[in-house]
Order: sequence, then structure tokens, then C-alpha cells
Amino acid sequence: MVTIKDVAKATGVSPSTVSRVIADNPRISLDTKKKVRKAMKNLGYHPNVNARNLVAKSTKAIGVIMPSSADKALQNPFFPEILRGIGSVTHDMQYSLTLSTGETDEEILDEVQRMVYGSYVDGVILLYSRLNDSVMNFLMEKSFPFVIVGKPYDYISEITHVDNDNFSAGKEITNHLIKQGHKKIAFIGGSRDLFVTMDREAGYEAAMKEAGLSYPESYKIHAEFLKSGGRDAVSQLFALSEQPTGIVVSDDLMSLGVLSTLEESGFSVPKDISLVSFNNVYLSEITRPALTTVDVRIYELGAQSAKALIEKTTNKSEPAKRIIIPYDIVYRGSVSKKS
Amino acid sequence: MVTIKDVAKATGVSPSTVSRVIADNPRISLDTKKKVRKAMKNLGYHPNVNARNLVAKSTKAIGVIMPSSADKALQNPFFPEILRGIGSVTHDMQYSLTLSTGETDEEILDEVQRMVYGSYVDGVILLYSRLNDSVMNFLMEKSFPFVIVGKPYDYISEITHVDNDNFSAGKEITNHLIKQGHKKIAFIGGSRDLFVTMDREAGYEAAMKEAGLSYPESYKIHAEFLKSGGRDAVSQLFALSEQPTGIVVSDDLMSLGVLSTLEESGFSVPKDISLVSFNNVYLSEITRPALTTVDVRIYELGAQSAKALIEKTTNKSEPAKRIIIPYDIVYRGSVSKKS
DNA sequence: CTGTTAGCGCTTTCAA
DNA sequence: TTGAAAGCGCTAACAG
Repeated sequence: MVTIKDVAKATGVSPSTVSRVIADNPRISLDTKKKVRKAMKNLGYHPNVNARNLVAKSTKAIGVIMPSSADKALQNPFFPEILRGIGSVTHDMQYSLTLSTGETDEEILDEVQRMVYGSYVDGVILLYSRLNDSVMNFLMEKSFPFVIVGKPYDYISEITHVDNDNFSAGKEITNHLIKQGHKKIAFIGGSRDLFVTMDREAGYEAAMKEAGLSYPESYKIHAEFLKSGGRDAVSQLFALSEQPTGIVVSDDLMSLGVLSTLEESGFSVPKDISLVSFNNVYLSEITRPALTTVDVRIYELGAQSAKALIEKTTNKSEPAKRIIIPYDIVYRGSVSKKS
Repeated sequence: MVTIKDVAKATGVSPSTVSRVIADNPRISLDTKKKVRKAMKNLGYHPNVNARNLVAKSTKAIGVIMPSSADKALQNPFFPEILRGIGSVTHDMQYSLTLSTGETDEEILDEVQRMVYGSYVDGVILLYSRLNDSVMNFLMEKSFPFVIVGKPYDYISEITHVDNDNFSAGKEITNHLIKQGHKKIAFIGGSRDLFVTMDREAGYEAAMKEAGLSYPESYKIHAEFLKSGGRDAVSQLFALSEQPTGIVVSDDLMSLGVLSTLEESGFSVPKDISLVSFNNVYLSEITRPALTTVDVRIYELGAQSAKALIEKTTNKSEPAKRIIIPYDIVYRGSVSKKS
């Protein structure tokens, strides 16, 4: 391994000078800088991060914590996409990215503790937000820099988070259905533990209310993410006497399951039932029919959260922020007019 | 920050003793071990990785290199799933996981070089295999520990890799179509640069040949992964005078696109056209019809590659290995008999 | 069984 | 503008 000393020797300067050249210290003459840089290149010198981190007390690395993979939510193309967003800024800022690998909640907490205590990372991004999450509590208590993608349950004004206005989005997409003449509109969402679901649902309710439409409890279903969840939800819904003609589904992946179950049960989308959903993962373009859905700009959610986190780690006194990413509605074939 | 010295002082032993307790050195008396451990707990001591890495010349971290996200292949649920597999073993072995974040090939090479030269990681997993890949060449040249998921183009017996027997899989799944009475069978694959595609295609050809069936060049299409690719492929195929009745598609995600284009064009699957494919990502269960596909055990591919890599990093003289993960065929609704 | 010492590669005062 | 020296937190001979 080529060290700073080797470069120093080769150039005839001291190690500290080399170090200063690396840091591009303005008090070093251009001449020596050039000389040193040339030697670095020749010898193939690269700084050792561990040595640097040790003294600098900073790692230029951030940890990304995924939800426990118990729920198969991880399969959601949402995650690769948000990782791309995060990666784009970490890459630009020369940060590295450490991923959580635990499967259960305890394993994840364990890992986060190691990341924090062992100075693996300078800060952490939480890719989920749940009620009373132990990881979040830990981070809060240690006042270790972190940001949440989504909306925190507590301490909302003390925690930097990056989110969409899911309430508005829910309202707007429901209104779209209403404007097309639908009156009986149901809602299918994921776990009530997740804030996204609740916000989108609240938006749905607000729209229904404003339009003077009823939304009985039986119209609001909460299910698992994957196929089985969609199946249950649909069968529950169509056992009702007043069958809905439109459904708001809180995630594209669930929509896929719902879509497929619907057609299996002999309903045609959008002829019999209209469907709208959220996220606009690439899948929503591929389905038959393609989905009308809210584009939440996943990539941007990731990029902004990374940016906010890095700011926080470099300036600890940076105040907590709430960053709202705008959304768009993408109109495709899963909705039809109801007369 | 609580250091080893603090613990030493609190216990009345020397720092080295504390270090030995951490390493669970057998030459330390149980008594002192207990004492020290208690103090560590009380003080909230956690070892600093950077200091440790610096002297140990090992990081207990591995780098995972994704394909350049230029091609949207990254959206493939294949990746989260293989990360889960890798994560399961890195977690068990207390390793951490660093992800590549570059978008272009140069950016990725850059990053890998930093990972290697800067001793960020002990080894690297390449999640793709392409002809004459600069990252692979770099790793080879530096003889830095790495493993490839898939099949390397060159130096095949010198590079540890984890793969399926894609040739057999391709043959077997094609034979399934043939046994159902299909005679005109086409192949749709991804880029010819990727070894997976080529192996699967070769298997398809072998099956056709053995069955005495013809497979003109026009029956073998190579397209992009996502929707547009599927669309092009299908239109090319059905412009032919001899339209196929069965299609072997080299990836589930592509199948989704193909499926949807097929139905848009008025063909019904499996009534008019039968479809088989590869990977068995969760999507293949959700489509209408659900896909008959080769389950390549993605999770296992990940887990085994991590295991092999860690072995390699801990024992540099470990010989190169080829690890073949068995596959299964999952029969679902996308194939029908042809009389 | 335990302590002393040196040193991993780097940054950063303090001096010059 | 540069160098010498100390030290980040830890491990690993070597000694005892």
C-alpha cells in the first residue's frame, strides 16, 4: 500500500505537506503541489479512509435503513428507485452508502446501533415511518443526524423529513374519479401503521365528504402488499350489496394485485371498475390497462433526503426541515367515465 | 466517545487487556473478562471501526456493484431480492454492505477504485457480467477479491462466480413448450452483451434442434428490458408470415411488457400464444395469466455469492470456484396445449 | 494471565 | 510556505 510517507519521500517533502496538498491547502505553493500531485499519480497513491476517518471523526458515509423485510414490501420497485435518488447525490458529494441488512426489527435496531456507536456513518436515512419505531427513538435519544422519508409520527417539527403532500394527492386523485361520475368509491390501503396510508386515506375521505358522497367503513380496506392482500380486499369489497365502481389504491404494487384479481373475478377495468393509485413505478405503465396514478417522484424523494442529511451532518445546528416534494397525476387507461 | 482506555481505567486493567476481552482471547481469565464486560456495558462502550480497520487491515465490509443504471434494468425486482440474499449472510457474519452509486460505467469504475484503493471494503460482488468489463478487468489486475453473479466471459476458471445452469434451464423450459405441442417457438431476450441471455438462448436452440424444430434468425429477438422493448419485439414477431404460437422470454419483467403488448394487439395468452420466462420474481405471480417461469432462486444467488466472497477475503488462497444454484420450473397459467 | 510499547495512515497544532 | 511531533482508537508482538 502506497502511503503519504512514500509520496513524501519521493517528492522530498514532509508527510504533512502531502496531507495539505490532498486537502488543497492554499498555503502550499503551486510548485510543490504540482510536484506532489505528480508523485501521487506515479506511485498510485490513494488516501486510506480509515486513517482519515479516525482523525477526522467523520466518515463521509451515510446509512440507509430499509423497512424490515418481514413484510415483502421490499420487493416494491420503490426501493431501487429511491436508492438511485440517494445514490445520485451521495455519489456527487463523494459519500458512500451503507445499507441495512437486518430482516427483523431487532436486527435492524442492532445494526443501526453499530453504525452509530462504531462510527460507521455520519448520518442515517430511514426509508419508512412507523408509529413508535425503536430505531427512530434511538436516533432521537442520541441526537444522531437522521432524516425520514415520509412523515414522522411524533416530534414532527423536530425531525427533518422528506415527504409528499399525501393528503392533497389522495384528495385530488379521488376527485378525478368523482369528476368522471363515480359515486361509489372504495379505498384499499396498506397497513394502518404506515403514515402514507393514513394520509392518502384522509385525502380520499375529504374528497368524498366535500362531494357529499358516503364512504362507509366497509369501503375502506387495509391489506397486505402483495397478491393475497389484493385478493382479500377485492373479495371483501364485492361481497357488499353496494359494490363500488371506482377504487383508490394506495400503492401501484397493490394495484397490480387488485387488477389481476378483479379480472379473474370477471370484472373489467376500466369498463366495470375504475382504478387509481399511487407512486408511478414503471410497472404502472406496463399493466393492462396502464394505471392512472400519482407520480410522487420517488427519485427526488431520495435525492432530497440525501441532500438534507448531508447538510445536517456537516452543520449540526441546521434546523429540522420539512421538505415537500410536489406530485403529478399521470392519466392513463384505468379510469373511465360513469354516467 | 467512550474508548478502550476509559474502560481500562474504570476496570483497573490495561487497554490491551480490554482489547483482548473484545476479541474474546482465551488467555484472559474469566474474572477479568466479566469485570471488563460489565464496565463496557456501564460506560456504553462500542469499538470504533475505523481505528480497528486501520490496524487490522480489514474492514469487514463488502461492496456490491450494480449495473450502470443507464439501462433501467435496475428497476428489476431481481435487485432488491438479491440484496436481501447478500444481506442475510453479511448480517450474520457481522459484515457491512456498501452499495455502488454510480450511474455510468466510468462513475462506477471510479467508485470501485476508491473502494479498493481506499480500503473501504475487503471484497466486491459484481451483480452483472458483461463482455470486457473495465471494472472486472481492474479487479483482476489488482487481484482484489471479488465474485460475479452470473458467468464471466473470460478467465472463467479463475473467477469465483455464482450462477444458474442457464443453458439447461433454457432447454428445459423450451421443452415444456414443445411437449405441449408447440412447434413454432420464438425467443425474446435482453442484450446480447449479457451472458445470461446468451446461455438461455443457447438452451432454447438446443431444445429446438433436438426436437427437429426450426428456429430461424427472425425468431430470435433482442430488445430492451422495459415496455418499449416488449412492444418492438412483439411487433417484429407478428409481422412474420409464420407466426409463433409460443415464446420463450428471458426475463419476467420483459414478459410483463410482452404480455401486455400481446393482449393489446388482440392476442390472448395462453389461448393464442403461450409464454414462458425466467426468474420468478413476485410479479410473475401477479400477472394475468400468472407466468410459467424458471425459479432461479435469486435470494440464494445472493447469499451464496456473499458467502463465497467472505471466504475468499478471509483466505486469500481459496481457489476460484463455480457455484451453480439449482433452479425449478414453476408451472402457472401462461402455457396451454397446442394440438 | 496481563502490561508495555510501538505503530497502523492520516491530520493538525506549533514552530520555524 | 513548510516541517516536526503528537495523537486519533485500536491491535499485536514482546516481556514478564
